[in-house]
Amino acid sequence: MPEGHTIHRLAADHNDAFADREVRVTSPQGKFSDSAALLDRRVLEEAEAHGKHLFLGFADLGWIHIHLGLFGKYTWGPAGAMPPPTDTVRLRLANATSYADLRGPTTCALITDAEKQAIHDRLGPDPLREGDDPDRAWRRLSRSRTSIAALLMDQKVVAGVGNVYRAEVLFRHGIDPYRAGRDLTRAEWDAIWADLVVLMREGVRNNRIDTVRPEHTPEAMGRPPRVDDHGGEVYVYRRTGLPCHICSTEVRIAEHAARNLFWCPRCQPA
DNA sequence: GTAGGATGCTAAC
DNA sequence: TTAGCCTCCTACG
Repeated sequence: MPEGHTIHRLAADHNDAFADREVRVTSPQGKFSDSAALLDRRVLEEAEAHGKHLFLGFADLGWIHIHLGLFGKYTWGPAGAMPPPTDTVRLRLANATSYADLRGPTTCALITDAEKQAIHDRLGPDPLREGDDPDRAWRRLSRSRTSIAALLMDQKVVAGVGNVYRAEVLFRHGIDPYRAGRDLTRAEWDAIWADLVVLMREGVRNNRIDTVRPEHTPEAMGRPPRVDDHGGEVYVYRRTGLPCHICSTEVRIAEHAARNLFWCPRCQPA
């Protein structure tokens, strides 16, 4: 689930359901109990996202810093449908109308303003944050011998891009994932950034990742509709061995910097 | 029933 | 570069 669009959507959903009100804060699992006790029945002022980091602000008390990692997941619902707390729920927020359960996060910790600022400082620009500057990313990647595939996943370079957006945006721009960052042109980078802004905003809106252009949809191409179980329609992500939507070449997979990398060798030539 | 994998990241070597 | 962490779901017996 969790790339940047998921986290920004979670921030918006938290603002809708919980902001500016007192909230019950518990940790059925126990690992966040001390902080939960401190925050319980206080006002959750605002939720904010930067890349894959979620921050829940409690006035003078600080922020809950949440990172879902690979497995973290939220389940939501109306207060009336709140299930009994189970021992995998790290954090439960609840008020008269809604509840939100958090399971399996890499991070769920109460931090100070200064600690929050330090996290912002080490993250790169986020295509989903209004006013974030793609130049900062360009300055890093245009001097790097590292592959563009690895750079896009480096949260210090760009915040919020994960394995799906990485694979898909490189496909959409016909860029070989193994090209060094410094071999990209400024125009290529500007196009990638602009595309990430569009794709990820749509991801927030729909709460899933769709990257296939209208002219390549199954309907337009006369193919049977097929949605990957990650939830959206994509060109290459997890389509190993299947024909490329555009050129029918088999989509390839390789392990790259400990992550699965997917690409079409014909549409993204070296 | 169990193994393995997954949209992530970090500390330690 | 590798192991380790967190949980859930699927594939395979």
